[in-house]
Amino acid sequence: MARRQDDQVPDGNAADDSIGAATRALADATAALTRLIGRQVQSVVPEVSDAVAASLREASRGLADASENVGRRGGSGRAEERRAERAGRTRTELLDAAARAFARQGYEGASLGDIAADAGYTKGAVYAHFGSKHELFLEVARRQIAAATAQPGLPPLADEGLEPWVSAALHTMVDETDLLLSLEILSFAVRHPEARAELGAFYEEGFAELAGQVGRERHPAAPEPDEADWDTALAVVSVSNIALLLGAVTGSPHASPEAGSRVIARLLRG
Amino acid sequence: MARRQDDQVPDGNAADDSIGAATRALADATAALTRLIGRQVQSVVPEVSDAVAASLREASRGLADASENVGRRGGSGRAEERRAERAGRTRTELLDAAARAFARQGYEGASLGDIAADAGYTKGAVYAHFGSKHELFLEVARRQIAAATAQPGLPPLADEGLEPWVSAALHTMVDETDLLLSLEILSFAVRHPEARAELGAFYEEGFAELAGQVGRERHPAAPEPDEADWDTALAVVSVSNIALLLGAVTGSPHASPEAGSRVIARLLRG
DNA sequence: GTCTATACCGAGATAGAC
DNA sequence: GTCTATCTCGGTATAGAC
Repeated sequence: MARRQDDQVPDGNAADDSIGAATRALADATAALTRLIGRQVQSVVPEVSDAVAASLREASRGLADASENVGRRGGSGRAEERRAERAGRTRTELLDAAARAFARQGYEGASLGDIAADAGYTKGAVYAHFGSKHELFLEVARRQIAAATAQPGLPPLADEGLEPWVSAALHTMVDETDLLLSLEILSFAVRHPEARAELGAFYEEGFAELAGQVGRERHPAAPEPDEADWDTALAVVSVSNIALLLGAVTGSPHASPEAGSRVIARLLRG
Repeated sequence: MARRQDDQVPDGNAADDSIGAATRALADATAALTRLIGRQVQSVVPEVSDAVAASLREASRGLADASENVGRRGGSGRAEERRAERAGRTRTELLDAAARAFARQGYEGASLGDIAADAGYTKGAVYAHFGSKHELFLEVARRQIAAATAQPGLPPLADEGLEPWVSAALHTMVDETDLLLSLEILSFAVRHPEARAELGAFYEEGFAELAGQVGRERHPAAPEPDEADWDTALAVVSVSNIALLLGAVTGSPHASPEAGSRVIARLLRG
């Protein structure tokens, strides 16, 4: 990494930040390119793409180091912050890549090497952050369920009527990859009894949350969800997870997010 | 393996049949035992269980040969029939084992060796009947979708009111393994574009069949399914596939076949 | 049509340099 | 914390005996 000296503007906070930003940008670009390369070119001309990926990775690391050095000069507290931030960044990059891979190829079909490369790293980085493939998947699953519970679809808006509710539900159904991941997590939980307890608790939380929202939506006076509300919640979850995928496979216009939204709206009305 | 001579009663049809029956019974027992052994004992004392399985397999083959010899004496036409019958039998045994394995371990997780052993054969038999793992899975998928379309759940009874309908729907939801397989097939279809067209057509057929039944159920006068009927069918499929699994994972009584049946009944009523 | 043996490869995981 | 190198194992698929 030539130019490292040039980048070390002495103690300038603005320059410091801009180096950090550039580092992150380059890291992102590297990851994105590695992704593209890995998917489309590698099978044709592996040597070339590997070389490109490697040199890009090197450049990215170089900049990161420079950034860290600058940070360290500003005080050890800030340096630790940076390091922690970087570590967390790597972690989430790996988790993002893992989520994509598990969704698109399934738990057994996804390889740690591909996941790492997709994020712009190698297997070593994976094992530095997660103990095993199993653990990595569980972490992905936790994040996914938590996100699904907190995000639109099972949304924290209970008192604004039917339409926004349904449209929010529709939004959970737009991403094919997310749905594949959800199914993979559900299957994983069924297949691995030792993981069932933990993941089941997560699911139950989200499910109860949803049932509660349905209850508040349908009879605001008595907010406790009754049996019909629980049944409705079950249907909402089921349709949300299946509708789009069935549509993608059949090509039928009758299996679509819109169709899913309509049934859900009907259940909330009835 | 001894006594083969004694079993060859000359040209007696009754004896002939009984040998055939015994052969099939032994083959079944062999398969069942191999299954048990493979799952529970093999990890502990592999040599012993392997020996037992091998000798049983040998005995089974011996009886099968004897049965074939008897058949051949009765005329070459009948012998071919037997052979074809046996080949078909092996095929379905392999398909059954494959369905179990794909359901319990996923497409990538299931190994052809395990599948073959589970059916009481070795990998060679698999490749004699199916060209590849991919092909084997597609065959399993075709059978499964066809069965789901023809069987209770999407049943051929349209005019007998709501309750038998729903109870029939409940029956599709009782087998955890079947549901895992269904999800695996759906995911497979989404992930493998080249298989999507064929499997999608199968799915669409079943989906249309179900929508038609809903249409006839709700307005017998005008049997064509309207939009609401298609929506209902979508919900039925979704809930059927998700409810039990979600229940198995969460342990919640609110995600159960009964709950699923209730929502479905509500949709058919409303 | 089935089995045994084997080629071949890619996976998960570990060790050690930096 | 990350990378490279390596170990070890198990997978799919094939070849050839019977």
